[in-house]
Amino acid sequence: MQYNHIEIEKKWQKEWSQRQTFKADNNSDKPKYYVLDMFPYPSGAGLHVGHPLGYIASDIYARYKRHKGFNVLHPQGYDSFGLPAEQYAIQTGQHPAKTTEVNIATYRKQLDKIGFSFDWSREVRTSSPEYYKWTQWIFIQLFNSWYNKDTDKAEAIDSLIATFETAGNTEVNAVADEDIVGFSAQEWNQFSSTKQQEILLQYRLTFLSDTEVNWCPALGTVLANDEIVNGVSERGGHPVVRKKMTQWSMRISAYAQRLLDGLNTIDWPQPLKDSQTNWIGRSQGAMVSFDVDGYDAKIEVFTTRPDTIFGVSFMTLAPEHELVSQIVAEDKRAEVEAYIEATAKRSERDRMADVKTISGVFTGVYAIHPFSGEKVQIWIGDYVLASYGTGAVMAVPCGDQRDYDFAKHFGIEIPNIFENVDISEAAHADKEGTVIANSDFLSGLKYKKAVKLAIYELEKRGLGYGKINYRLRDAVFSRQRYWGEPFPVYYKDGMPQMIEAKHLPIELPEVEKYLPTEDGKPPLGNADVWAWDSENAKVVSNNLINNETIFPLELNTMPGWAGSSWYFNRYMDANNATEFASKEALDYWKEVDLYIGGSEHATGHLLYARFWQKFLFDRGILPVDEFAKKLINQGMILGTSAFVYRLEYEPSTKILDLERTIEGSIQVKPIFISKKLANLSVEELKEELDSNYEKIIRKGLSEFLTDEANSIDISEMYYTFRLTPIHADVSLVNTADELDVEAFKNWREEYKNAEFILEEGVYKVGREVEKMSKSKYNVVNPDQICEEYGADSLRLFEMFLGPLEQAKPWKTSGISGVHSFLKKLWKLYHNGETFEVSDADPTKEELKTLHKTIKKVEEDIENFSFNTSVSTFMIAVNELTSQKCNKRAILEPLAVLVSPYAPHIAEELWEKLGNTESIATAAFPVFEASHLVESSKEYPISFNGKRRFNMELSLDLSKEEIEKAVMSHEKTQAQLQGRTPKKVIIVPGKIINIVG
RNA sequence: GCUCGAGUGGCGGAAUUGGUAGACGCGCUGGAUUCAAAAUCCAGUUCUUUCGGGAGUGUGGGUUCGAUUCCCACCUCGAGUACCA
Repeated sequence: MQYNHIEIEKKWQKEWSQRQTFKADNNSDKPKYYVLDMFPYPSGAGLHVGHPLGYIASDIYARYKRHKGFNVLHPQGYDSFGLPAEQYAIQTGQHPAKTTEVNIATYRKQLDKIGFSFDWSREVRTSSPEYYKWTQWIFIQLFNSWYNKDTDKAEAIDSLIATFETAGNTEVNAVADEDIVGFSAQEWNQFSSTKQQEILLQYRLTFLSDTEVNWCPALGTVLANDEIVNGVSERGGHPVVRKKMTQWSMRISAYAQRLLDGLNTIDWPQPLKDSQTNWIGRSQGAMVSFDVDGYDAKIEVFTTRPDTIFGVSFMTLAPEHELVSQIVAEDKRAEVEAYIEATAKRSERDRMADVKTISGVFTGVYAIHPFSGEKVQIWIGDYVLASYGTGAVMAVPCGDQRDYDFAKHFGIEIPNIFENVDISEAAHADKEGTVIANSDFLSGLKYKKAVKLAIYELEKRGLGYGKINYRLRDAVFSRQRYWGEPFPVYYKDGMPQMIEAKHLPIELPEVEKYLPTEDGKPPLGNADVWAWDSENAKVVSNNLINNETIFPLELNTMPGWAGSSWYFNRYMDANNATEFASKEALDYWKEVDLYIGGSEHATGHLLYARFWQKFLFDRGILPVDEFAKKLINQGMILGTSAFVYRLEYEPSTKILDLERTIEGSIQVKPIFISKKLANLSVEELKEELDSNYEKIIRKGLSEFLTDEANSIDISEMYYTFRLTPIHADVSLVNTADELDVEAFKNWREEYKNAEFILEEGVYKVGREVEKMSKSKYNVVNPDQICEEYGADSLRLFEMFLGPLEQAKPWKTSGISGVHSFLKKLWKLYHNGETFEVSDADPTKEELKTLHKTIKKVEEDIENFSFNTSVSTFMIAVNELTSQKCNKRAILEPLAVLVSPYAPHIAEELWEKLGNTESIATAAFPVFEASHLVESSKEYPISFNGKRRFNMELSLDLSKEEIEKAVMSHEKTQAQLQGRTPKKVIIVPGKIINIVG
């Protein structure tokens, strides 16, 4: 009986689905284990072989854990709100919900073919109202919360209101807006309701504010910092400009420190932790306030080096700083205004790209040094960023390279405050081992002590205070898009009002057009039925808006990261219609034990999700404050692109003359040159083609060439050709890199008449490893692989490719290895055409093979070293084949070992072995060390650390006996050539090394 | 620039605490089987060699009886980040 992967896989995929084999139970005596994949965005292109890599790994682990007796939760779903569906809608008018549904169906079909053990009964879609109802609900919780620094957690806004009513806000220690004005309880109680709401908005964890945002005109929307790469949009690469807009924001900055601290409690990859640490950007220092000479103003700066305060020789303000328009000497005003105007024109991107050019302008005004009382110049310079710290710096040119460069450029004094340090060439930024000098009370101190003392003095004299600053900015939460979660918000007297949770979800309205409105409102501005009737608690027509009972609804939608910031909790109780998830389910599953996904989410999804988790934990909704204990980033599978080499040449004057005579342009056929010839240098190619170059060039000329044309000398063309590599679709190329020439001609209209210069009768393509992408025609579809080799082969091969976390190229030719392994495995259980296993006792050797395999595979899975266990299986099957083993006692446990990797074939063999329950329920074989005990060892005999030969010796021998046996060996004597060894190292059971 | 990570045959990669470098697979070479092909099986495949052996894990040094593994310097590639005061 042949191994028929198509039948077997179809059969078991159906069985698993019908029997609900992988449905997880929220009640179980078994210990729980939660394995999660980052859910996909269902794009129209479908899956390529790179996508399932992480899913295969997590599936192996999930199946392994089931064998190990765990109650495993292994769900899957779709992150189905997003820009591509919306852009498709703009182009075609097709409703994004429709497109999304079609794409999801395609994804599901593709995923099912690979045989994953997902519990589909828990599927979530971020774009379904049943799901985003709870995303909206979380938004309301955030709105109704504030961050209490005293308790260091988020609390209900009611507790803040209560405090305001009894004590005002002066004693409140909150993370809130910076420009909060103090008030007493009495004042609070006399404020109008609108005024109170305005104040509360400054404290809420999600709040409206006029913020400078990254506006992308091409996409018509605001982008978060992590959606911008190198100053242009991540999607599409469109330019991004700064713009002020009223937007919802999330006060993630409240959690900066806890997001940092939490990293120490979770097992995530170090590079990912590093990039989150970087992104949060904690820096410890001090706030210092400088008086401005002759003005009633203070300049506040943040510095990490208060120890260098006596090195301050000037100050620099960002051009956007609020004081720049006020503190300008009259004779400098024109110059300053010109400078500000010039910098405003430059986009953020230009400023970032052009770090070298130093520019700035002196305001003509001076600040007073807080300690020395000396006057220091106040400059404006665009190397100071408005968005970090206070948008102003105290410049210490001797200790900071940027200040140094600025001072040098403008001829500002550079006082040296370091002992025995030369600053004639560059600033001295080193902290450790440097002693401060010329600094009054700080002189003679080292960095750490000087910082402490400086802060102490600042605080004592009321000039400043110690402070920790974070780079992490509050996250803008509004998007001017259609295909996202609507906010559960309406506006009354210009103030946002939350819709009561019991009326959720607020579903996306229908719109005519998915574009922004003509007056620049977001797409929801096109909706006719988008007003909130607060009396009847429903969405009604805009015509009814009276601003008394019926109000306009929010027009923005939520960003992509909203739905993905909590979905892992929803899986725990995915079909709960009355709650976010039941308390029992949340307490049972708690957190994700293993999370697998790409590293590109390091500072987006993974940071926001941790933020929401901590918030929901604070508010008592979740039992833990980190959502994923362990995380693994799978590496990317790269494509192997195929290249054809097109010969292009400039028409010679002769040809041009000819064109004139026949009154038309001469059609030139595309000519492609096979790889070997294309790799030659131009000179070599000339030589190679010498005898028949004319024939080749002539081949490229169109058929309608006249006899006259055929007779012309085209030798000049010979010198002007060049080769252009062009991507060819990898499906047109076989595993031997040979191009299917006819298929290639039909691939593109323009290649219909192409000519090919072959090598050894075939056209060979060039290969190069690149990211898998449609535009590079190097995408390999998993469906085809499943069809041809089977899902089990695909799963094994993806694992066999290399370490999970590493990027590695895909080469379809390699799959034959794992496929023939499966055929060999199948054969072990068969005698010719019939299934046959023996109940006889296994031999020592057979048991040794089995237990060695159990040990290695178990270790490998625990270490996520899936590639090496595939080789272990191959070794085991090769050994059992040569042992001619068909013993049930060996083959039954072997099927279980293989089943996480190749579940279909394992399940089939398991059934043939007479089992009625799914192999998924079988216990993992137990390793017994006794089967691996050896009596002798093939010792490597090394001379000066280099192995020269091997020698079989009993493990019972003493060191002396071993040495005697080795020294008397003839090869030892040959190696030594009469010399006496200086030393003989014997590590019993390991190695023997002779030195001399 | 800064911070990580990685360099091993023609290719993907293995060597888990320093102990036989190149497991396993692809590819390639030769052979068997076949009318032929596919499939399958067998043998070989780091380089070099005077067939004794010798060299060899990016380069140079170091520690060690012994280094792909640890330390120092450098080179190359990849990823992230970028005027963060």
